[in-house]
Amino acid sequence: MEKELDQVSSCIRLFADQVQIQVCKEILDENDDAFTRLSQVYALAGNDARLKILYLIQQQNELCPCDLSDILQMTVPAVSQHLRKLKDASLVRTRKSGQTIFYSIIPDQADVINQLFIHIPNPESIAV
Amino acid sequence: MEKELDQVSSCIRLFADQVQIQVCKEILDENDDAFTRLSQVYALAGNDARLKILYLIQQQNELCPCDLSDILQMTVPAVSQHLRKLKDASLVRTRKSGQTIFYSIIPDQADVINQLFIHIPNPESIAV
DNA sequence: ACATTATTTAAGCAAATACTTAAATAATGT
DNA sequence: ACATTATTTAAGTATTTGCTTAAATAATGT
Repeated sequence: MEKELDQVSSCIRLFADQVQIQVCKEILDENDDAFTRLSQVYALAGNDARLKILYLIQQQNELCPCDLSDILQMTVPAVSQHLRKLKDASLVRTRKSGQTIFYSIIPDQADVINQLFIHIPNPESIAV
Repeated sequence: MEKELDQVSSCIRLFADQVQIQVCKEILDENDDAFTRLSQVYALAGNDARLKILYLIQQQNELCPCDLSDILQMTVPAVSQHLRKLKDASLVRTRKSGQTIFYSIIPDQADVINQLFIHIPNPESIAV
C-alpha cells in the first residue's frame, strides 16, 4: 500500500526511508567518477608491497626497480610488475638514465599519494 | 671489492647508495605494523562497492544491509559479505533493532575512514 | 662484436576475490 | 504454531591477483 517501486526491491520494510535511499543514490551517482578513481587508487595501495613502494618513491623522490628490490627483499620482476600497475594508473612516471630507470611520483598525484601516509609517523632521522 | 653484502643482491650497480637503502629498510621496519594495517584498510576501500558502503555508512550514521542493497543495486548477500569484511577489520560495528541490523562506523576509526573521502565533494544538499 | 647489467615481458600457477544461488538463523506478526 | 521478513552463512565458480622462472630488450663497457 505504501510501495510504488517499479523495481522489485529486496527490502520490504514498511519504515524504509525511501527519500533517504533516493538521496543516497543521487549522491553516489553524482560522484561516480570520483569513487571509481578512488577505489582504483586504494586497490593499488591495498597491497603491502605497493604501498611501501609508493611511500619510498614519494619519500626518496625517485628510486629504481633495482633499489626497491633490495629494500623490499623481493625479486626484480615482482617489483617491476607492481611499478607497471602504478604507472598504468598514472601515479608514477619514469626517467631513464643509462640503463637505470628512475620512478617518481607524478606531481599531480602527489596530494592523493601523500594522503595515503598521513598516519605514518614522519622520520626525522632522514637527515643522514 | 665494494661489496660485502651477506645476501646476494639482485642489484649490482657500483653507485648504488647502500646507505640510502639501509635507511629505507629501517624506516619500513620501524613502521611495519602501520603499513600492514594501512594496506589492509586500503585493500578494503579498494573495492568500489565497499568504498561506497563505507561512505554511505559514515555519511548517514547508520544503515542496514537491506537499505545498502537498495542503494547500491546489489544482492543482499553480496552486501552482507562486504559488511562482514569491514566488521572483521574492526571498521564498522552493528546495532540490532528488531530484525534489522544497523551498521555504523566504529568511532576510533572515523578519522581513518573520513580520510578516505576527502577528495569527494561534500554534499550540502543533504539537508532534506 | 660480445659479455654484462638493468629492466621488462611472458607464461604458468596457487591463492584470493567477488559474485551467484540455496539454505540456515532469528525476530515479528497473525 | 506458522508464515513472513531481515540477515547471515555456505557452496560453487569465474575472474583477478601476485608471485615464480625463463626469455626478451636495451644500454654499457671492453
